[in-house]
Amino acid sequence: MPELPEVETIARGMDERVRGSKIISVWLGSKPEPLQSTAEEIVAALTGSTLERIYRVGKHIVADLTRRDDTERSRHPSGRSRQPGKKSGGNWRGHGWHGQWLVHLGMTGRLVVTLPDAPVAPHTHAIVQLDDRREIRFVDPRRFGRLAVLDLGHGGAQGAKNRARFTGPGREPLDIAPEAFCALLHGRRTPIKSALLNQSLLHGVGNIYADESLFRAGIRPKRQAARLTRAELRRLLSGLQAVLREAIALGGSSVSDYVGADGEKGFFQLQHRVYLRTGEPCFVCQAPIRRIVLGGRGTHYCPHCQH
DNA sequence: AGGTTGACCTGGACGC
DNA sequence: TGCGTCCAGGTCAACC
Repeated sequence: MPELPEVETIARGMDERVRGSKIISVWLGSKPEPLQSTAEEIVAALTGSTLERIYRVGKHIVADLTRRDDTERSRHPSGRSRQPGKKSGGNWRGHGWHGQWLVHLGMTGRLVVTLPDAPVAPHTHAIVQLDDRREIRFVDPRRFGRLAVLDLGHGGAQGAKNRARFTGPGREPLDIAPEAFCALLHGRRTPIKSALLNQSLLHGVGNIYADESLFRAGIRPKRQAARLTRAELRRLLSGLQAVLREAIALGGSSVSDYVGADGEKGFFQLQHRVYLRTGEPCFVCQAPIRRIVLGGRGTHYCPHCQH
């Protein structure tokens, strides 16, 4: 499912539902193919931690984790905390251990919040039990999704030598300024669509929104990025940002699966102008939408409106 | 180093 | 009903 608007929708839904909950235990099924963490690291980082905030970075869902504790406990996550401690004030910069839980949904990943008695769906690879009995389940038939954790070390007064928080592989498309966008693409000989999909340049853009933004900008997907004029690049960025914002407002695109922590669908698929519309008439000029393969991805455009 | 291709997976839609 | 083919929201490692 997930490109930027879908991931944003899911992250917001998760934040509403489970922010502030504490993780009691973690079950990992048939190896969730860690992105950069072992199963042991994931279990150690999550168990006993509080979900402070859940948000999106690129196509990743990020949960900030804290564990108010002593170093002792973080080395032995199964041990009991010795201090009654103060109330959790949600102060992520405060004392204690800090970490992050990263979820990448791949093509078919889903995060579901349920009660423990709900039947476990096929292809459930992780179950995270919360202190209020609910569970976060990670379901992913195609297994392209990834789970990872980051150990940010211990905060507190000096909070020194902490590892950096996750900022994603590239620039954030909704924030980037036109000049920076032009600089990013400068000299790239790859087709503009491939550049849009390159997560180390911009992160969050996937196949749907690459095609849709190129349509809005009137640019053919296989044009070399380096050959686009400044005006075209500016048009492309504003088209991209517009399409992403509209999609977020509609809860993302539900093409064959659903989105959202409770399974509600997004509606942006009704706004697609080229994606998956091969042979259907362009809404602007009636010419049949064309499909080509670019960089191994199905690519849709209007041969009349896009140059 | 930048760019391209195939591999990784499962499931649904379609044609015969 | 069943089987083969193609297609799918995404990355990576391996090549040129």
